Amino acid sequence: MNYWLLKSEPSTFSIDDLANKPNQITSWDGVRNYQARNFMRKMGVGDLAFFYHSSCKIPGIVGIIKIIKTSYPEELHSIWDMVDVQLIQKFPEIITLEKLRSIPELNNPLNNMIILRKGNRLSITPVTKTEWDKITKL
DNA sequence: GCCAACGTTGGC
DNA sequence: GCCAACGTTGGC
Repeated sequence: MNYWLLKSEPSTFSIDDLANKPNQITSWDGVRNYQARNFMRKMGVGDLAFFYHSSCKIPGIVGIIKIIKTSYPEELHSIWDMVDVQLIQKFPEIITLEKLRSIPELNNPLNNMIILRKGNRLSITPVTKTEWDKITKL
């Protein structure tokens, strides 16, 4: 059982778009970064992930999704993969990036959350159980 | 819209 | 295999 964080630009695909899908399921495609793809390949059915809105007015975590199908090619012979995810919960309010930055446990200089690191651009990152528990309690 | 940070490309 | 140039990301 592993935890992840998946970024999406809400202008492209938001948590509300997911909520409106049949069974609240979607294929998470469009990842064009090898490191992110390799993380995707490590996902297992039942893994949980934060849904993160990036490049928008208020960036932050907006809900929780579950991996329901492990990675498979976007098309026949494609080098890029996708996974299928299902909405578990949309948070009543966004956990903003600003809020995340204000939590000391997530900003330990020796072991801070990847999403909070300077220059981070990865669209898929692992989340530790400690980070997960801390954030879900907010 | 700016720009720092980073990944990718491609000539050599 | 190096590295400059370029493109993209994403917070601000």
